[in-house]
Amino acid sequence: MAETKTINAVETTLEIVEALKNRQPAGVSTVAEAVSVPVSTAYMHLNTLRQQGYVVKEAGNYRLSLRFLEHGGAVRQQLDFFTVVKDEVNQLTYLTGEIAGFAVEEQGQRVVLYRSEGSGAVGDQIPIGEYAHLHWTSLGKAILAHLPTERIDKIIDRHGLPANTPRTITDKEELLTELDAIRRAGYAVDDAERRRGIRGIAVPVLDADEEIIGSVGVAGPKMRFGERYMAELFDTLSEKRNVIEVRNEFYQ
Amino acid sequence: MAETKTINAVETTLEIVEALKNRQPAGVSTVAEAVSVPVSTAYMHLNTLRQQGYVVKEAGNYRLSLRFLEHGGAVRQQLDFFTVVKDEVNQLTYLTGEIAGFAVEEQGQRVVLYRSEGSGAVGDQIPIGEYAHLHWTSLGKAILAHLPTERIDKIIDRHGLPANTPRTITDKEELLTELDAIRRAGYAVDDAERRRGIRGIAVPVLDADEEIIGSVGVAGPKMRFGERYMAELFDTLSEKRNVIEVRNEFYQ
DNA sequence: CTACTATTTTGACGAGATCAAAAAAGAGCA
DNA sequence: TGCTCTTTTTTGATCTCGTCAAAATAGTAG
Repeated sequence: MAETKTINAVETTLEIVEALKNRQPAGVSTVAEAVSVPVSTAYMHLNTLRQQGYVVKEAGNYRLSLRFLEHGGAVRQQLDFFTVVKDEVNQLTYLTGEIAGFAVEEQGQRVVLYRSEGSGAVGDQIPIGEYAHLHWTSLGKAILAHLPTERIDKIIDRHGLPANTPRTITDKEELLTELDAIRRAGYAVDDAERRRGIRGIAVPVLDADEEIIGSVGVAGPKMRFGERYMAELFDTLSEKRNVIEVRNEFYQ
Repeated sequence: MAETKTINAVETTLEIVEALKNRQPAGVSTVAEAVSVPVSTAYMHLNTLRQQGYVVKEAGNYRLSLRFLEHGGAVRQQLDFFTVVKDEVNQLTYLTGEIAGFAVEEQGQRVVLYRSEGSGAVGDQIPIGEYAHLHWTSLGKAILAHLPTERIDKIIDRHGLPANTPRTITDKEELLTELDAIRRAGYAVDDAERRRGIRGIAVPVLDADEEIIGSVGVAGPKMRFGERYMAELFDTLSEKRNVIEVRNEFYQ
């Protein structure tokens, strides 16, 4: 890496946060080992994080506090299109009974900004805020297809095209062709490219300058998501996309 | 304060995060001024945070990334009762058409863990993860009432009893009486104590050891939330509470 | 009560965080 | 297109304070 200078203590703290996220709750020594620092150092960091309210100590063990949820919730709320998105995704869930969601691109990945599950919903339990590769989800591909070419290249360079299932597209040329098809069709499909048995369909959401701001989509079991149903979902999604775009411009 | 030793650089970084949350997006100098450090220091911190993906630079200005949402979402998902809570709160929204939510106590405050808005919902736009005083929301009071006495004292000592509206309870004795009433009635009411014109009702959710794990509640416009309707909501809430408690024990 | 493990405190060393100041990059403006 | 002013980024020197090993304390299991 060797980018510009960074502050070591801050890096350590953030590594501790990351480590804690994966092995919660944990004691000082566990954390120390995970980030390869002396226990005393880990201790001081955990103490600092605790006093600032980012970490909580319960029964001698540390875990991340809900302050992260607070910050995340605040960031999300500050996006001017969030309220509109929430309304329309809820509507979508109501209309389809499936899992509906809205994602944006950040740091070259797709991040789930909002998600809502209908009564008949079948799918995986994706937590809000999850980062994933853009190329193996319908939400991601819908966004990727509408990014400038040079950004697409950069993102592929940075994150690569790893596979998550046998169906994930791992070849760059193949992906670019697919993105082209998505642009022309107006929607992206994830056919078990991320999770076996799960299909998804998503459409891009653009702003007044035709720049991509995110994507709305629906996901569910492959069995139910046949050609006929997918076409129907495309119509519903297109309508919602339209409502979001119009309401967003209005509030701009 | 002068508790145990803490790491200064980490504190500064967290202060920067906090500052950024409130005045996003912001430039280096704005941040530097907000936390009272030289611009060069703020610059290094922002750079470190950016390289670790916690801060994003857009058009020369910095803002918090969605990594916070990611961590918050992960923490939430790791709570073993979360899935159950989400299902039941969704149900609640569906049944009542109002705003429904689930909160837990952390660091002496009430934190909104999940929230869902029905079709006829009227209320304020509370972001997920929001921390608020326990004494001025129905969700908070339902929890507070079921905490051990010494913890109640500690929390009041630490956070005080400030007022948010003319109706907020600011007297300790009065609050303790109210908490007693809540324990006996089995529900807590917020009658415009937090926001003018908004009424809320919440019931506690306990685990197998009768320890409080959170509270479920519904909120809406004072006009609609009359005595009759409140009684009806109490029944619905009680049923949901029961379902959450049973399903939670089952998965334990 | 004893042995073991995990957490917390201590203190000394030297890496590196901080700061002022300089350099570079942007943003208006005529 | 230059010129001024503002903001960001880089630099380098000082000495704070983050780091670490080791000791002290607390916690746990037998």
